[in-house]
Amino acid sequence: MTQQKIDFIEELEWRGLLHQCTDEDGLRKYLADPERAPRKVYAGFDPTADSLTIGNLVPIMLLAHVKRAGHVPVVLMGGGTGLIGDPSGKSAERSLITDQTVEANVHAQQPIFEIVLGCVEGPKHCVVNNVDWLGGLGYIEVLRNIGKHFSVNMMMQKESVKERLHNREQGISYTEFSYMILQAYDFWKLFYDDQVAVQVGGSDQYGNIIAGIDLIRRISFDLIKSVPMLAAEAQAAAAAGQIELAASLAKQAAMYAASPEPESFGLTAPLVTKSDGSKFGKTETGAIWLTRERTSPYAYYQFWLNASDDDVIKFLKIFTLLTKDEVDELERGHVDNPGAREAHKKLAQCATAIIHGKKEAEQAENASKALFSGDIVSLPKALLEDVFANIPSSDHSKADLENQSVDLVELLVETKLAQSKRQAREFLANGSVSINGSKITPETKLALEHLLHDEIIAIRRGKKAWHLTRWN
RNA sequence: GGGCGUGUACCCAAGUGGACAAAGGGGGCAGACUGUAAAUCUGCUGGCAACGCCUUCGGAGGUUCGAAUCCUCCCGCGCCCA
Repeated sequence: MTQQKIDFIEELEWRGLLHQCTDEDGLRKYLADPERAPRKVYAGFDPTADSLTIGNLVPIMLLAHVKRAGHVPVVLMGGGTGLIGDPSGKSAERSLITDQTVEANVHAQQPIFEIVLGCVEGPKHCVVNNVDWLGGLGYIEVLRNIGKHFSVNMMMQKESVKERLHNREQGISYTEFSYMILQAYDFWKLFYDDQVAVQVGGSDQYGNIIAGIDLIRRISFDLIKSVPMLAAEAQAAAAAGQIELAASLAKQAAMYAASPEPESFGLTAPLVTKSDGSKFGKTETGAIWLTRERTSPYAYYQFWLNASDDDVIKFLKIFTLLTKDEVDELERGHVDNPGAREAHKKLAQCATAIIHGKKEAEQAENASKALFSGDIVSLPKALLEDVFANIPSSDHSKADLENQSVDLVELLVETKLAQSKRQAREFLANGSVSINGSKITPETKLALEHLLHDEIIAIRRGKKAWHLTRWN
């Protein structure tokens, strides 16, 4: 079934994904022209790690909407810019990462785009890597052709730079200071070579995006301006009998004269915030990642399920592809009966499905149901294995169970459910620990009778921390 | 280069010779109540073989029966003067 194409800007608007736009009316017109569709829209991603976090998911969703609107999403991997480091939003100079690492990270991140954009209807997306053009750039060339268009005065006005300039503890290196030039050049390059005229990103990217738009305008203006001069030179060369030179100059003049209208657009999504003011995307265990090696589907599902009431509708709009009607209905249900947590469940389900697939999402859902009902005991072995597939586990000796020599305090530390023995004792005293879903006291001794399916004991600390032990 | 400050646990911050593993706040964790939410209340928040022991108040030495606290040197940071 082919879905109705959406209107890009309107879609972003109701989803709360539209923060800034350099020329909203212009962009509307640009995207609406059926003669010239599909248009190309890009977002850049810096390969600073071998995975992406849910912070990066926002621009990815922007690209997904680009695709749904019938345009071509272009993923720009920062294989070149990643070697430099974006100072935006960073309070300290970062140490450079090796080009091998950057390359490996680019490689590792790529599947994420395939997955998310792959499951959306619309024109096929494409992936480019800016090391392909930045890598071969010469220093003199950059200074003459690009650097000339940047005013240092303007660059120093940039918030992220200004902050670092006034901070004596953490200055900014020439390297990071120059980052903006490279990102601007990316936009110019994509605009000129591939007709990519729209860049989207997070609000922290607005300055860099503007710099790109500016550069496009300036270079285009220069090119057009140089046409009469080139033509005159060509004529002069022809008159002097320098046929080859004349031809080459004339060709250049023609090419410049035909260069595209320097019409380019930038659009940003707002920074995602949480109602309680804490940082979005972080939990006690760290950032939430988009690959299962770093954040299991279960943990990912749990993250969304645990969203605060005040955030859940907002997150549904941003991080799922549910329609406005569907979200509105969930919102009504949520207002009427927040205790049912229907909106939370849907959010967790859809958000997990986008990244890890429907099947994993279902598994995560089943696991969540089983774990939080506390009814582990009645689960058949296969389902139990399934439920715990994403949860840390460890192996132990059955003989210790037979003679009841297992020290719970030690076991809690061993399974990382407690950080120290002191803390483990505290948890036991507080009644925070349960075995197979039922609470235990500090006096409880682990014994053979606790084994499920003759080999498994599930330990839970608090509401959310589980560990599976196998005894052989 | 000179002067005056300042550096304490995850963060802020008290402590200026013994009662100091170090007040208070924030954050975090756990418990109760709930809905795996929020708010609220309670407990915990350096470690251990635990009425004791070990490690920790920027670093290295020193004075002392005893140092986060006093002295010397070094390092970091802030403000002022040059």
